[in-house]
Amino acid sequence: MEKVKAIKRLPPQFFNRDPRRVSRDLLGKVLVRRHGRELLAGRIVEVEAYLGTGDPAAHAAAGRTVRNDVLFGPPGHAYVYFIYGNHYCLNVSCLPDGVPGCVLIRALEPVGGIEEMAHARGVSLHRAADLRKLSSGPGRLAEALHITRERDNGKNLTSADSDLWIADDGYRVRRVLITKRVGIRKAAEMRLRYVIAGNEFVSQE
DNA sequence: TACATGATGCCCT
DNA sequence: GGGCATCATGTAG
Repeated sequence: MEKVKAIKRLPPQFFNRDPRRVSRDLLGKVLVRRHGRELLAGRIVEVEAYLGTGDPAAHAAAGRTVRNDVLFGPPGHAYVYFIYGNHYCLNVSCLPDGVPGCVLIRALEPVGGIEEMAHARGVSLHRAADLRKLSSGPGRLAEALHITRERDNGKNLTSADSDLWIADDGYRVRRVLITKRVGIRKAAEMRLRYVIAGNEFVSQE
């Protein structure tokens, strides 16, 4: 984990683009949470793009409200919402201030602070397969990194003093798979889900 | 003020 | 493979 301190935090302009481009480029990057003295980190292996216009499944589709305000704000900010009475999901806003759009982080491959993640998830790591339970799913990774709406919604992930950010450690993705999005009813046919092909930490096949 | 809904995960079978 | 917990939000009345 010493390496993580040296790797580069993604700048605002990285997110100031179409969510589809941002989605593709976020694969292989590292989501990092500073938890006290410890760093919790996971490589992004699965994301979904949600567009500002022409995408009925996006929270921004019904226009700007108190809840989705972050989506309409500047790029690189965390949009965290509570779903099904149980789970938080982390999105990152894209495009310039005033233009909605985001990327949903759906799955991580744990790379640092694994013991703490297991503790946060209430998972015991007796078998190698248990690693998948840490952060393979949007609700799971939020719990593993202590991400909540109260704590993180609206947070600028590109700010130097943020305790939550996304970094580039130079990892190269070999092959990207683009599929239909998961768990939605509206616009279910749109292919806006991006996964690292063959990675075992994606939330489903 | 009431109600339907959902970008999920867990615990059964 | 299916039921269900559980609640913030938006919309209707």
